[in-house]
Amino acid sequence: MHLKKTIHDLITASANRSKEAGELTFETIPAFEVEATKHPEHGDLAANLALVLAKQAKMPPRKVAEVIINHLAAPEGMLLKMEIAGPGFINFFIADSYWRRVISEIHRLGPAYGNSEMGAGVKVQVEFVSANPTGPLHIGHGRGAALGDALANLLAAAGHTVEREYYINDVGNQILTLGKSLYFRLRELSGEAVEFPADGYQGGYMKDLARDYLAQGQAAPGPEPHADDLLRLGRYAGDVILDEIKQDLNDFGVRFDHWFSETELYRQHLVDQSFTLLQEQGYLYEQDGALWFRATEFGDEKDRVVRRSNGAFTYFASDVAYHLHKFRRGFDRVVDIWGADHHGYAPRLQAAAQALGFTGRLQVILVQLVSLLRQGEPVAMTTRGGTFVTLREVMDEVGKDAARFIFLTRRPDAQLEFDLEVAKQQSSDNPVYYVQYAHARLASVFRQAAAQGIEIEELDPARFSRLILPEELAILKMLANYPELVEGAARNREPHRITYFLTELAAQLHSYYYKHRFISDDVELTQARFWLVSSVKTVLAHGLAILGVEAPETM
RNA sequence: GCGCCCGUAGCUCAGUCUGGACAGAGCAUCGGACUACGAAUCCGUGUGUCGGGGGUUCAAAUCCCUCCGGGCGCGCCA
Repeated sequence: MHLKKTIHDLITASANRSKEAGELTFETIPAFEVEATKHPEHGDLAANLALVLAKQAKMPPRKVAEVIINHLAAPEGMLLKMEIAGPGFINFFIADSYWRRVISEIHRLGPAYGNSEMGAGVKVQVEFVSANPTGPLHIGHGRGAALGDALANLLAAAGHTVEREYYINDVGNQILTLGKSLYFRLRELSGEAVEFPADGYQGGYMKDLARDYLAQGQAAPGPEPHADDLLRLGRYAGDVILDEIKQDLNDFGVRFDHWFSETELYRQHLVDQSFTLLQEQGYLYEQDGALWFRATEFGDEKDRVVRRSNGAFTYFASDVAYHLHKFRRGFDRVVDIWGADHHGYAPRLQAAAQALGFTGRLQVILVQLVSLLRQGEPVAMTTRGGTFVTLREVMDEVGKDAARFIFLTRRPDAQLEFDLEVAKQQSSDNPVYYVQYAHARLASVFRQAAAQGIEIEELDPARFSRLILPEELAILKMLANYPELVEGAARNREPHRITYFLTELAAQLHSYYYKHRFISDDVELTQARFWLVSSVKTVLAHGLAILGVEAPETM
């Protein structure tokens, strides 16, 4: 029912007819907008063509609008009226009966209403969380997880083929540091007064890990550990922590299609291959014993080292290879979701993607870290410092659905204040319950109807004309607009638009519910209202599914 | 110092990309509504130098410049 596009086409046709009739002069029709209006007195949709065409036509905007209206031929029964308003807007008032058709469409499509073919044939990868396995996921990772998962759902709803991926950074110093941290905790447990290294991971979880390690009957290394021992301990710790991360994400409702290990890049010699590709095009050079990538060729501030003078590859080298691999796997678009503290890293990766020939196909979304408060006091969150609130704790305290919903009520690039105490206290008037309650309430209505022996009869569009209340029309319009909203949210990679829509739809529903009874002696009206609110229930469930939040039948 | 993000109602935030007609919501405040399909709800109530200043435009919260606040980043670390 792409109403905006339909109106847009009608106006274009009208303008051309006006030109042929000699009532309007212009070379080509300029780009113009058909927008939903903010105020009911302006109708449902407004077009600004007359305003942008006035100069070319050498006529006042309102005069242009008049000509266009005179030549506009809308399908029978679609428009109630057109008006010229303000500086020269053309306002369109859509007929009520036209809005009512959305019920039939939702009934026909069921849970698929809201899906589209916009991204048909486009394969997208969303990579998110990708936290290093050196400690439990914290609340900031939770935000990235909620965003990435919802975005993946959203893109899928818009017709894309989507894969979710988690990149495991398991090569390099941090594994050694992790091993060292575990080692020192083990020594402590055996009663030695050792000084824990400043660069170690100080979180309490390392102590638990050490205890579990011993409980499994494994022996702690001696006072003079070999590097091999530390590496072995590091890998052990990394594996255990990664398992916990997987469990946390699973409980948070996030499922990844692939867990991609950095080690795999080296196993497949992808780093060498990406170097060769860059070398062939002259994008690599040696200086001071190190190998550099000409990132400045592609707009980055400075060139970047990919192989250090000691022979070790940089993290960046891995990422170049990783993204080469991503695109080789056939993804048309790759979306990376990172914490905003990595934003300085984006230009060099974009540069690499361009150098490898994948210009315009990588998108980096930066999600601002959550500034966490507890009773108004900021809580420091560093993995090494060890004071942080884990995603697990947040899930336990405020619930999975509430946490996800809160994360998804903000734009990714806006900083988010999350006060645990407030979030807990507000649990009864948290917006997520407002939306879920609307869904559960409708389920309850149908249970009530069934209890009264009232059946939901076959859809009969003739009865829709009974839906005449302002509340009913407001709801119909929202429902009709939903597919377009999903497409817009997907195109802009903004799941939070769904969150806001759902809150508004729930508000409309609650208000409608409170003012008017759905079940009455009037059979036709009752049935018409059933179909309407059943449509609302379908759309609420669809939107909540995108957010990864439950749509409960009871609460 | 340079770069990126943010600055909208008492608080938390939509709206900015794709400029439009008097700038929105939730919370908080205050006052109402359950013998009726679920009161986790509804109805009413006040709220603004859209950080400041310039510019572009018929039209600027939105685009451009500049300044001021806050956050983050500027390694042959990850």
